[in-house]
Amino acid sequence: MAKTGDRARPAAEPALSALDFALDRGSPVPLYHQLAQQLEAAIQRGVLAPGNLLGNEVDLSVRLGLSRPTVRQAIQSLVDKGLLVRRRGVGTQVVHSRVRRPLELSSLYDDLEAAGQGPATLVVRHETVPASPGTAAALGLAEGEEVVLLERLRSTHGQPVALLCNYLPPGLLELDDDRLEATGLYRMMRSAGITLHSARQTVGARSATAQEAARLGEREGAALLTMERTAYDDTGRPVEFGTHIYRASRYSFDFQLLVRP
Amino acid sequence: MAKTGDRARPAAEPALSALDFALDRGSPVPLYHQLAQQLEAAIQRGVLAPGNLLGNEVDLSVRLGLSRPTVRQAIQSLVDKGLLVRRRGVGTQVVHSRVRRPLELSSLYDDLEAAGQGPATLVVRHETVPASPGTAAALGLAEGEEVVLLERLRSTHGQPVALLCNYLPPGLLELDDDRLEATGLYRMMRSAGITLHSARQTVGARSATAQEAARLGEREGAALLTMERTAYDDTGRPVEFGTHIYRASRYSFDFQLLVRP
DNA sequence: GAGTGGTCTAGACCACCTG
DNA sequence: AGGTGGTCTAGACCACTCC
Repeated sequence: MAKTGDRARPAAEPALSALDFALDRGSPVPLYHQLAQQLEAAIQRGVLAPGNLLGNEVDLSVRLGLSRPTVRQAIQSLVDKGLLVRRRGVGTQVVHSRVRRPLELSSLYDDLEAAGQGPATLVVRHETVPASPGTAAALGLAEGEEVVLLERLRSTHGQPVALLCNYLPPGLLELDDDRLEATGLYRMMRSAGITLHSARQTVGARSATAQEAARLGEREGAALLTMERTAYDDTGRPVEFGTHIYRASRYSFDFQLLVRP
Repeated sequence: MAKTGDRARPAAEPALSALDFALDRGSPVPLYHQLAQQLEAAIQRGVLAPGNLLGNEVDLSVRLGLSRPTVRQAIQSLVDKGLLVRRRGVGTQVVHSRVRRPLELSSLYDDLEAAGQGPATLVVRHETVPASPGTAAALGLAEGEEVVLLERLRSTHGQPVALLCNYLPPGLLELDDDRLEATGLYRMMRSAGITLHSARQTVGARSATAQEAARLGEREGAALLTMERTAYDDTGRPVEFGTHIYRASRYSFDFQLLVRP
């Protein structure tokens, strides 16, 4: 009951009944996911405005013909995404968001492509070398063991942006230079059945050496953004170690953090 | 045998029965959280070694006298932390070694987390100024509206590390310089009842101006790491806009990413 | 006191992986 | 075929917030 009360309150009323959620029980897509998607769409479209209360979970589950845990699971996934906030004793409301994508294990290639910058990649080196101490430690190999070294120069609009140096465990992946230049390394890994799970990154800065400056089209001593990353697949096996440098004048890392209680 | 094979290994036996989980139903701490904590402790202590299967959820719930959803909730929280991996039809296993230390991604707090190393803060400026266009946009205010400007120099071991420049909405917070120097801005916000929810960050690099170099003890033109951040509370209201610069020779951002399916 | 989310139970069926 | 996690149900009681 109590949902017909049409009083104008400071925190706007649901108006959620206007939304018709279409749940398909025959679909392979889980019900909670269908609901989450449609809620998210409603938020993005502005049907659910920031600050709006969502209406209580019990009513919602009854109206949708779902159990409360299922509805909760849908809501929780949006809370995890930072779109909703729950307050005990109050309700669930849409966050005032300037939200952008939460930092993903970003491949530079994907970032640039998403920005519509038509990335171009040039494979500079691609050979097998003995692992340096640092590389061996990162990849969990013995020092001097062979690793695949991959060095690429990435540009947009004809201007170099980054120099990417990657080390991969031997035999991990079939690397074809042409495909590497047409797509990104992570994309190739994914299509080779390697599912990335996590990565440890260190982002810093330093001045360009003469050689780096020449390759990137900067002046010697120019500020460079550096990133070192070790990526792991879902078994915890290291699959990539990379040291990347970016022209600070043309690139920066942009991401959103969510604070988890 | 060498583990150069592509397969995830057949995986060791649980040995989980050796663990005695002590669950206190009288505690205000939720059961799933108690279980998660004890599982995590077992993993950190190495009782549950990387690659170990956890034993199936049904058995586990029976042995613990919990329902399966409760056990699942505990496991899920560790999966979210990246400590465990689930595979349908296979089981739940501990992620392999290296990935473990989450090094909490909350870059948000690392000003404070570093507190273990006795950081010192000096409030350089603390006054009310009209908002610049960029500041006004970030904080959702009108240009020229008054904001609190806070400039701090942070050092460790007697060496400057960062120059922190923050802008806060007027009247948000009572700022006492002594407390600001004794603790961090975020800690003061929290104790004032402001719960941080998310932040948007941009990390880049640039060369130090003469003035910046002098303040930070670097040479002019030295590489600096820059961060620009807008932080929001749980209603989506901007509560802080900051532009920070760090000595790249003494500071870098270090974090772990998890890939969410 | 009324309403909200937070937690928990005891089942059930299904999809997937491995042998 | 047997075991695993993935999903879902229909209830229950509690803790918290607000009026």
